[in-house]
Amino acid sequence: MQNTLNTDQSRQLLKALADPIRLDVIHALSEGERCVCDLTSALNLSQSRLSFHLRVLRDAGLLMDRQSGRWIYYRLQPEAIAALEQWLAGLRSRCTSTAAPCRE
Amino acid sequence: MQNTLNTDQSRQLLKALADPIRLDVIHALSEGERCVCDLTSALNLSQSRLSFHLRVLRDAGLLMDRQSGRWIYYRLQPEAIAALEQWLAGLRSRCTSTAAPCRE
DNA sequence: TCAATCCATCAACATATTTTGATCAAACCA
DNA sequence: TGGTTTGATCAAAATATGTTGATGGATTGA
Repeated sequence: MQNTLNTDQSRQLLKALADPIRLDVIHALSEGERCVCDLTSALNLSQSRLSFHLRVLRDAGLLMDRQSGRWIYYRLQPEAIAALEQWLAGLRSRCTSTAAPCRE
Repeated sequence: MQNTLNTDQSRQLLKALADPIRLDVIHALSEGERCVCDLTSALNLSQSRLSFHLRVLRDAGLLMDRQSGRWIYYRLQPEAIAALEQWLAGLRSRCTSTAAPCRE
């Protein structure tokens, strides 16, 4: 995930983060990487349901995965969050100008 | 919009921002407040369609409105974006800890 | 008062996203 | 080899979100 996001990447990140289950996944990974079966029981989700959300998060750039034997380990990419913060800061900086009434 | 968002408020903001039309609205308001009819023609949207998105943005705390005669003027609340940035920074700070393999 | 303008809201429809249960491939072990 | 485990993917169903066109209240000016 590079440092300057385009609008599509940002929207994808925003959408990925705007979901309670996916935030749960992020919290569950905050201590470090975990395999899918571990997350399944930790979050009490069906396998395919979790798999769906993991994909959304990975596609957005928030997670990385790695295979080891039969297991797939997912871990966070906090840089993606940092990049989104920067994008928001840019959006905000362009939005702070003085308000001028349009016409009355 | 207070400075520390709870999870629901943050999700609402994320969802509100994850839409191209709503980002267009934000950009259209970046120079200052505008009335709905002005936005309608500037963004080339039907009145009810724009009204729907304005509501989503307002409910999330990103916009304020004010009435003046027949017109309703909308303006940005950049503090809402700032608050979201802070919330993301908090999320990220809790997520940067060292990864520990779960088991192999 | 009457007609016109502005804009929110509503119901019906359209589209997008999520969930479920099933299937499949890969890796592993007996 | 054959059976088991892990996890991705798929189609169908369920749910959520967005769009459209119509209606109605508020404000204004004639």
